[in-house]
Amino acid sequence: MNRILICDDEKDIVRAIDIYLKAEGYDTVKAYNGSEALKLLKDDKDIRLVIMDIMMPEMDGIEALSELRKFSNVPVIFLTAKSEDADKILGLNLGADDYITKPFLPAELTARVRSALRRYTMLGSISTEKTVISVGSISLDDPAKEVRVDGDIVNLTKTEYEILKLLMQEPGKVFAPGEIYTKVWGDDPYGTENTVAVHIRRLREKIEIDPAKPRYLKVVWGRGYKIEGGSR
Amino acid sequence: MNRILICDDEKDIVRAIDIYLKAEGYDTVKAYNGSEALKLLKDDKDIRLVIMDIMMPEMDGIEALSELRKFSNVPVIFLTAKSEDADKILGLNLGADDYITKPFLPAELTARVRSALRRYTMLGSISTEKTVISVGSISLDDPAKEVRVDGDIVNLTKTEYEILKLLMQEPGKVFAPGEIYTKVWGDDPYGTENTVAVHIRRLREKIEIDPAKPRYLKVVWGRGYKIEGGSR
DNA sequence: ACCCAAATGAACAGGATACTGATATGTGAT
DNA sequence: ATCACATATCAGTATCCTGTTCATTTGGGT
Repeated sequence: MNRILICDDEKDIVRAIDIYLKAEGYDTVKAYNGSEALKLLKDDKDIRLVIMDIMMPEMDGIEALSELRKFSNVPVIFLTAKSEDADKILGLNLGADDYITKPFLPAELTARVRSALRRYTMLGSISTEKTVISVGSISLDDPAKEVRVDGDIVNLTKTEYEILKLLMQEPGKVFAPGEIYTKVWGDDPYGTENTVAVHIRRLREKIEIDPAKPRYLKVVWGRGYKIEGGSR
Repeated sequence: MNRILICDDEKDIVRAIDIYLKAEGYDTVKAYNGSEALKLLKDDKDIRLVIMDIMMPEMDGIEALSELRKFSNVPVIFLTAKSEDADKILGLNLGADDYITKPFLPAELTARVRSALRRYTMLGSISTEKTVISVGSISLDDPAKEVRVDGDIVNLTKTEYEILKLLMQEPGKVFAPGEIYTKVWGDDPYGTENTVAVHIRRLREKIEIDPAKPRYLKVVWGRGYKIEGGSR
């Protein structure tokens, strides 16, 4: 989920922005001056964007930004009154990512928010999705398509990999063979019950020490298969 | 050096921007319509920023941007006439990074340019400071366009170089042949699967000791290729 | 303990994918 | 114009993956 921090001393503006963003499906956090915003940002590392007024009591936007940049690269969009050109440029050089002049159109706000979030996640320093899933001593690195068991690389085929990934995304959950088929093959399962079973067996040969007594890839009779951390 | 592409059909504007940017120490490249700009961007991967008008003959800014995004994440700043609000927002959603309304102040232009470049280099894996990427005993010096394996210079062609650079920017990550094609050629992959494979082979002949048993440039069956340091 | 359904194990043939060598086309330099 | 080099295309081969079949074992309900 994309969480956005809104910071302005005028509560009406905060509330308005809050409504626009919530309508677009974003999660929001509110602050009413710079130091409050900083405190929230230090605590909550899941905030992916900051929208902040420049003129605020206690600690203004410029100062807050220069403090913020000491510990985070989170994108910041400044709100400015119409004619503060000097502030605009100053803010941009300090490391703000964008600014919006008040008053603004809702559509412009959401467009800039989308754009800023897109940049942040696309350039990929902090990606939204977890790239490595691990259960017990199995780890799955998705971009590298690499699976390790007890630190050793195991070579899985594409299908085996997809099945393992599916199970590992929700450890403990039982997947019926038909469900696995639909998710992995993207097709209706019809007379293919055994297909999944065969791949499960091959998977076990590769990731289990004793395939007959699986540590991880367990069967639930009449229901399906699941992945489970060996310790529980 | 930061190279910037300026693209507008009004030659006076291009010249004006050119002067501003040269005065700030930037390197510039000029184009007068979208397709010209695209051609330049495909050939010259060192362009770090694009400043482009929305309204242009031949191929307009919006179309050029959507083509561009298929093979590059280079930041784009749009130029717009004063009241084209609809275009503004459309452009931002497509992946533009900023826009400037005409007429604009020189100071505002340079501020936005600095800001866009800062974002691109700070957040990206493609940073200006990290000019040399190395994986295992392969090193790639981008400004010098020089590749060394175990200290010896190897002569790569442009295509080979671009492929290697793409893979080395994210070591371990698997790139599908089609993905490599779009990123390097800047075109849609259609019946070109073998093309990539052949270049991979050429690359291996040059950087691997035994191309049949590659140390670095590995294949992941049914997935694509990746570069990996032999030791990890 | 019995039976049936579900799960496992092994082997095989067809299919898909990647690699290789040869050839044709394009491009820039001399 | 010619040459050298880079690039694209093609066909053949090797390799690996996949889904099937069939026999066997395991588990649970009665």
